[in-house]
Amino acid sequence: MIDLRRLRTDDAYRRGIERKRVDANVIDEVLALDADAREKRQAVEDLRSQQKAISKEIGGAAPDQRDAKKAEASELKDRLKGVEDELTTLEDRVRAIAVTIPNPADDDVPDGGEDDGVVLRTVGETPAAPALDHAAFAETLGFVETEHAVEASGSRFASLMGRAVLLELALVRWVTDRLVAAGFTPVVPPVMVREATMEEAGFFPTDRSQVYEVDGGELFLVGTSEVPLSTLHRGERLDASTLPRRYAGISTCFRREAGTYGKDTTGIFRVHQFDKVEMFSFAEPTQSDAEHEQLVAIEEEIISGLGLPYRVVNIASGDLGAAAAKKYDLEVWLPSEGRYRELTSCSNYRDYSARRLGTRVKGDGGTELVHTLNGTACAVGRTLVFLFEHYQENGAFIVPDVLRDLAGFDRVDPK
RNA sequence: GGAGGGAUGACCGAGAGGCCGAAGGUGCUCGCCUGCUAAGCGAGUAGGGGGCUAAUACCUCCUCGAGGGUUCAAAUCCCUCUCCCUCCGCCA
Repeated sequence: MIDLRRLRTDDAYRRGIERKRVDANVIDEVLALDADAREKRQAVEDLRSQQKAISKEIGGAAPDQRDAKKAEASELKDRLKGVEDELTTLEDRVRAIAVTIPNPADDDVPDGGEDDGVVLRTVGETPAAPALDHAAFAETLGFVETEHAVEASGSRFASLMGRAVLLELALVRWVTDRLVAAGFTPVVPPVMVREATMEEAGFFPTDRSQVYEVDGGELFLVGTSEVPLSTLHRGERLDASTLPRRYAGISTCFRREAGTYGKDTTGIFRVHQFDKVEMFSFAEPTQSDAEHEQLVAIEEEIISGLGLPYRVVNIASGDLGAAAAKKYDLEVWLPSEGRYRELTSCSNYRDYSARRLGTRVKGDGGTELVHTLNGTACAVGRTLVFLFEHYQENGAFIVPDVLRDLAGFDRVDPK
């Protein structure tokens, strides 16, 4: 949720929102409604104040004066009721619009949409396409089963099989160990959450269409463990000296992938269900930029450690999503397609989700909302896709050095 | 699934229609005292929104798990929900 007060007083804040392609009329409308609501609130509070004052007098009043006072209080109450209803209506309208307004983009976020991200750096050599693409290669090694998974569950479902499962476990373990060393607390959180939690985490109402409902709409399957992790300090005031607080969520993720029909239909590049290790950080506002860089650095170490060539992209304002003020994508070279594809990303939400979560920092200058940040440490399925293309050798899969001890084998030959 | 009990400030815990944003204690902060430490003594100590401000101050509203209701007046009475505990059943 945005900061309405700042929206009306801070031009830069407003510009950051407009750069997310929000209609200026929507902003004007919400500001106008908010002005009305504040005025109405003043009227309500004045009346309520009077009404309370008289009510208090009744307790200590002489018996013969009570009825007169009661009548007076009753009359004020009736007047109050009408104005209160008007206020509630206004507040509901303000809120309905406000929750749809995205977090403003930072100044150093480039303008534009999907194709306008700015490449900040490119690391590693880009090899030619391998003999087999990831999907075909995985099949020859018995790593992925799609036929029966699709029959059982539908398109975009697959089973990971055999040694690929051991690779997944090795990957998760390797990444988690690195995060623990960097001060992250590992967490296996709930993957089903309530609607209110989705709202507080900033996913509803904007991304509702991407989320699965279960239990008759009572619960929702998370698309990322960021959702439950964000609630870890819901309603709390954190001492500034304890920040940043870093958590590594390990969970299965569920995404409907609405609107992606026909895209990435081979293999497990884009599926409805995958496992992921996610970084989540609560940071002091003045430190959140540094924390953002820190999270990207960790992502780069992981990708470099796996020997994958990548580039870092500063995502353009129109492609940021509602909650992010700034986002880096790490795109890895996918040889079979001859282009870079997104493997991980890393966002600074600033106070956008903290406002609804009620998570604050208590420091020398009083309390203020924390900043929250998140980043992908390892999206397992998609990481395997890249490994399958970069680690082919004469039909065999060569296990990356860093995973060998954890996997328990160095190579996998075709069946 | 059935039957009960409960949720109060950083924490423990009283309060059972008005004098309650809330006793008392612990903790914390400041001061006094004090070879040092401990103890003792005194004072202070909830959060959030809105208004006004350069910012304080100040005014005001809201908050006793959440949301509604009754009443002139609700921590206190009623309803719904969430969570915790005990007992029974069931499953592992």
